[in-house]
Amino acid sequence: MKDVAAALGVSTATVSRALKDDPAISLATRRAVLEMAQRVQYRPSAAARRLRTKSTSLIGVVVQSVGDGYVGEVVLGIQGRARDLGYQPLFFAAEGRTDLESEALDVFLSEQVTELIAVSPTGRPELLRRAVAEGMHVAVINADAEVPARFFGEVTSGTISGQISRIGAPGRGEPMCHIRFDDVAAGELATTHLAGLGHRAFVHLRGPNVRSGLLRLLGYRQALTALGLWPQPVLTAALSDMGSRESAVAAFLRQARPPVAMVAYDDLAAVAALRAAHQAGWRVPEDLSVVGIDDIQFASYTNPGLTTVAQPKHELGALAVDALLTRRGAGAPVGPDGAEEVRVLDGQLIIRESTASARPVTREEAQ
Amino acid sequence: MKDVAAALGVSTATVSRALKDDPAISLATRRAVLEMAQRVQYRPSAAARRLRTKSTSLIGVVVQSVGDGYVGEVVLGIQGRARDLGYQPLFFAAEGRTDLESEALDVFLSEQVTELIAVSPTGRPELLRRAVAEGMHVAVINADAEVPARFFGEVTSGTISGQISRIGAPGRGEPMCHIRFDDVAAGELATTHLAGLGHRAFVHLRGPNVRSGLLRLLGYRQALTALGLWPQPVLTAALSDMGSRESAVAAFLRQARPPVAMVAYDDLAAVAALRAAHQAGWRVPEDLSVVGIDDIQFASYTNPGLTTVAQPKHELGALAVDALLTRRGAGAPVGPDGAEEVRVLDGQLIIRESTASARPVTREEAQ
DNA sequence: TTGTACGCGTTATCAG
DNA sequence: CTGATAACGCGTACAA
Repeated sequence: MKDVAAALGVSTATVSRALKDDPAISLATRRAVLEMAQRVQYRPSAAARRLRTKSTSLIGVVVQSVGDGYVGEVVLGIQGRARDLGYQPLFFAAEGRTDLESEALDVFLSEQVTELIAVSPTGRPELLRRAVAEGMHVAVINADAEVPARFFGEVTSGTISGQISRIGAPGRGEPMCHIRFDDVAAGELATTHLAGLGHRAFVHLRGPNVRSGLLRLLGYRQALTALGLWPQPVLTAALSDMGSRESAVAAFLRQARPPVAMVAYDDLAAVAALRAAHQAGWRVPEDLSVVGIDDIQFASYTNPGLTTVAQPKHELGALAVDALLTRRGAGAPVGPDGAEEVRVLDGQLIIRESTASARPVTREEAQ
Repeated sequence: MKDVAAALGVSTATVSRALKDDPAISLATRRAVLEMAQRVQYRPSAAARRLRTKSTSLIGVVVQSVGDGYVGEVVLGIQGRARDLGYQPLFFAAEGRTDLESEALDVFLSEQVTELIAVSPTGRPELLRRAVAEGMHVAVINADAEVPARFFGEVTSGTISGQISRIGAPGRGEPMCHIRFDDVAAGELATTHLAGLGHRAFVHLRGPNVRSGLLRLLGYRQALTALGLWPQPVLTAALSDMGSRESAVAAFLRQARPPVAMVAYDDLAAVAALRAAHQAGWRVPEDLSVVGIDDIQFASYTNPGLTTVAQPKHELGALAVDALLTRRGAGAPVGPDGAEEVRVLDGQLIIRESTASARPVTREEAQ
C-alpha cells in the first residue's frame, strides 16, 4: 500500500479510501489508485485489516465428518452464499470428538471469528453454548440431539404425550438460529407417496434414538393415521450399521408377504433394505417398494435407483449464512424477542425405480 | 495480553516470552503468567501475530468438489496431520471453475498463506503455476491432466510409445511436490486378483481421457501380458456418467458368455457395471466378477459389496502436509535438485462379494 | 532475568 | 477532497 501511495505521490490514507469506495474521494484519484494497485499486484493484508478493524469476514463452520457426501453438499451451499456476501468459510471437521470441537472454537476465537455455523451437530450442545457465551452469533443446521428411547414406544403404540410434540422445536431458549429440514413432513411425504401407489401393507425401518429418527417416525404414523391405516409395523435395528439393519429387515421379510411398502429412516437404511430384499429373493419394486430420505448422491446409483425425499442441502447451507449475516445488518441479536429463531425447509419427493404400484397393472392401465 | 501483564505487574514482553517458552525466563514468572492467562481466558490474536511475524500457520487446500466422499477422506487426512504440526487448513472448493480457483489463490495470498495443497486438480495447471510464481510451496495430490485419446488406442492395440511411459511422471519440471496413487499398480492388482480366481475372459471398462484412466488401463494390459492372456477387450463409454457406462456394459454383455471378469476404471464405473449386469440378468459374482478402484465409502454398500483396490486416502492427505512442512525445515526448496519431487503410494485390495471363482466349486473344494 | 520501544499494514479520526 | 497521525496486539532487538 505504501508502494502504491509513493508511486502516485499520495498518502496511504488516500489509497485506503480509494480502495474501499469511500464517497469522499475524487473520481480521478480513485481510478489512478485502482490502476496502480493493479499494476503493482497489490494485495491487502487480511491480517492487518483484521487487527485494525477487529472484525473478520470469516465464518466458522464446524462439521462432524466431511466424508459422507451429505455434509459436502451443505458445505457447498454455505460457501456459495458466503462468497456472494464477501465472506470466507473456515472449516473444521470435529469427527464427533469433543476435544476437537473445543479446539475448533479456540481457533475461531483466535481468528476473531464471530459467525459460526454448526452442521448436523449430534452431541451435547456444549460447544454452541460456549460459543454464544463468547459472544458469537451461531446458526445450527439440523441439530439432532439424542432422545429417550421410550418416546419411540409412545409414538408406535401409546398415546403421544405433550413432550413429543414439543421436541420438534429444538434448543432451550439459547439465542441461536436453527435451520432445519422438516423431518415430520418428510416421513409423511414418503408414506403418502406409497399409499398413493395403492399400498396397504407398510413398514418403517426406524433410525437411531435421535430427534430426526423420532420425527420421521412420527410423520409415518401421522400419514397412516390420516389414511385410517394405522397401526402398521415399525422395525428397530440393534445398531445403525448396515449389518444390523439388514438382519432386522431380513427377519421381517421372513414373516411377511408381498407386496410391502417401506419407509426407511434415511437413504442408508433404505440401502440396507435393498440388500436384505435381494438376499431374501424379494424383488424391488415388484415385491417391496422402498423410499429413503435425504437423497444422498448415491441414491441414484443404487440398484434399482432409490425413490427418496430430498433434503434441500444447498438451501440449508445458504440459509444459515443468510440468517447470520443479514440479521447482523438489522442489528437485532437473534429473532424478534432475542430468543432463538427457527426456519424449517421442506423436502422434495424424487421418484426413481424403487417404488411401484401395489398390484400388477390391469389391462385398462396397461393400454 | 496487556491485562495479563498488568494483573501480574510485569511487562507485556515478559508475558509474550513466557507464553512461547522462551528459555530466558524464570520458572516462577512463567508459571504465574500461564496461570493468569488461563484465569483471564487469554487468547492470542492470530491477526496480530501474523502481522508481526509475517508467517501463518495456515495451509491452503483447494479441492474441486467436496461432495463425493473421496475428497472428504483426503481432507480428513490433511486436517489430521496439519493439526499435529500446529497448522490449520483453509479449504476452498473450486468446483472446477477457473474463476473460483483464481479467487481461492487471491484469498490465500491475502491471508499470507505460503503452503498450498491441491487435491485432484483436473484442469490446466495454471493455478499451480501462478501459486509457485507467487512464492508458494505447493503439493499436489493425484494430479490428473487430460491425455490425448489416441494414447488409449496405442495401449489397447498398438505398441506403447515412449510418450506413454513418460506420462506416468507428472509435471513439466515445476517446482512442486506430487503425491500420487499408483494407478498402474492398481490396475495390475485388480487384474491379477481376477486371474488368480481362475478367470480367463476379461473386460476393462475404461475411464475418461485423463492420466489415471490411461494408467489403470496400462496396468490392466501389463498384468494380462505377463500372464500371456493379452489381448482382451476394453470398453469405452461415450461419457463418464452412469447411463453411458451402463449401455456400454449392456452392449458388451449381449455378445458375451459367462463367466466374465471385469476391471472397472473406478468404483462408480463398477457400480454402472453392477446395474447393467442386473438389467441383463447376469448374476454377480457368479456370472460376472467385477472389481473397482478407489474404495469410496459406498463400495461396501453396493449389492453385492464391491471388491476394489483402495486408495490410501488418509495417507495421501497426510503425506502432502508432510511434504510441505518438513521440507521447509530442511530449507531445500523442493526435491534434491530444486525440481519436482514425486511420492507414489500403493493401493490395497479389498475383497468383498463382487468377485468369485471363474468356475463352480468342485466337490473337493466344497468340502 | 526483565523492561522499553519500535514496527508489521491497515483504517479511523481529525485537521486542513 | 486529502494528509498526517495514532492505534490495533504481538514479537523482538536492545538496553538494563
